[in-house]
Amino acid sequence: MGRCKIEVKRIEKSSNRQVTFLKRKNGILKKAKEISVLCDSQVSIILSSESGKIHEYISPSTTLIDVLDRYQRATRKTLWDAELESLSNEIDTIKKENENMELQLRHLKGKNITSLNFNELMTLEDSLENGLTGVRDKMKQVHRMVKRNGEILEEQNKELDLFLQQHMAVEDVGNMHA
Amino acid sequence: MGRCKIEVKRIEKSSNRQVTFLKRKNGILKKAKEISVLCDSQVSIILSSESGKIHEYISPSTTLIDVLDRYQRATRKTLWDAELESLSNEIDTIKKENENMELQLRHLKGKNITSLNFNELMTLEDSLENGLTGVRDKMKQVHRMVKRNGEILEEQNKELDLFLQQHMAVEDVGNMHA
DNA sequence: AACTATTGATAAGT
DNA sequence: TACTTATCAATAGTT
Repeated sequence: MGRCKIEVKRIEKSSNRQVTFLKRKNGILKKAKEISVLCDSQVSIILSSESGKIHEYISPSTTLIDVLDRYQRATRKTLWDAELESLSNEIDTIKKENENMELQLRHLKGKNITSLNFNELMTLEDSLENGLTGVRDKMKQVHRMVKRNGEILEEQNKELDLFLQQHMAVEDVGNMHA
Repeated sequence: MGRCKIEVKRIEKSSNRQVTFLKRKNGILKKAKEISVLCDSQVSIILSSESGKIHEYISPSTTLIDVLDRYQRATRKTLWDAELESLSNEIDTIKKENENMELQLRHLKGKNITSLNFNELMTLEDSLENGLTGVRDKMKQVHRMVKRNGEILEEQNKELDLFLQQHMAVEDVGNMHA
């Protein structure tokens, strides 16, 4: 169907491939709608184009999950076992990370250190000392900043006082002249 | 396409409906194969006929699970049951815990503390001091134990020496009598 | 299940 | 990119 017959193999020219995908995708989705209406059948079509975009048709009388459930029962294949397992593995991995970090935290808080050997204790001590240094530096910094802000504020207050005194003095003078 | 145009609505006559289903099903599956080859796209089609029989096409470069994965990601719909969703939620929760702990760890190592206020810094300092105290106590303890073990060892060595001296003395006596 | 008149889809051109 | 059209493909009704 078309100006000439084409061989069924990958269309090399990217632009042509895209155009053909759009046309045929529409064609298939239309056919899917038609068969579902004409023959009262459940249809699920999922197409993904090269760009990764998803195009789908699910017949209105059903849902994708229903279709897949039927599929699983009919084919005796399990679809989401693999999925479940991969998630489960992910959880295991993260939980291990979690436990690791939790232990590190406990160590840094001086707990659960009974099993550590002397070298490990020394490493821990180093880390704590470094942390303490960092925190205390930061505290000094903050303190200096607060103090400086206070000084600036005080300075500003003094200037304001001075200004007010002068201003009020002028006003008094003004008032006196009035 | 056919001897006459037909309206797109359920075919009443069951036999006709079945025949049409077969014909059109084949047509759609063929089209699906063609588009997957011509356009390098992933296709999944599942049809179920009235009788409940399942007909499917999955493009060879992929699996149904892959297609559904992509579908889920693209549409942000979850297909799988509550079980999967709960796992997914669990992952989210743990990941949050993870992030929390990671931040705590960084704080305890004196990093990422720019955003902390003075009170938070004080709390952190406390925690670090406590940790350091705990670790140093433990180190002293270990040190004492090692020292004590050394003393015990020395004691044992002395006893061993004594024993050997006596034993060898006895042996010498024995040898002399032989 | 096979045939074929007819409608439908679409490849290339614009 | 969207429209047109010559041509190929699918299929409805018939046998």
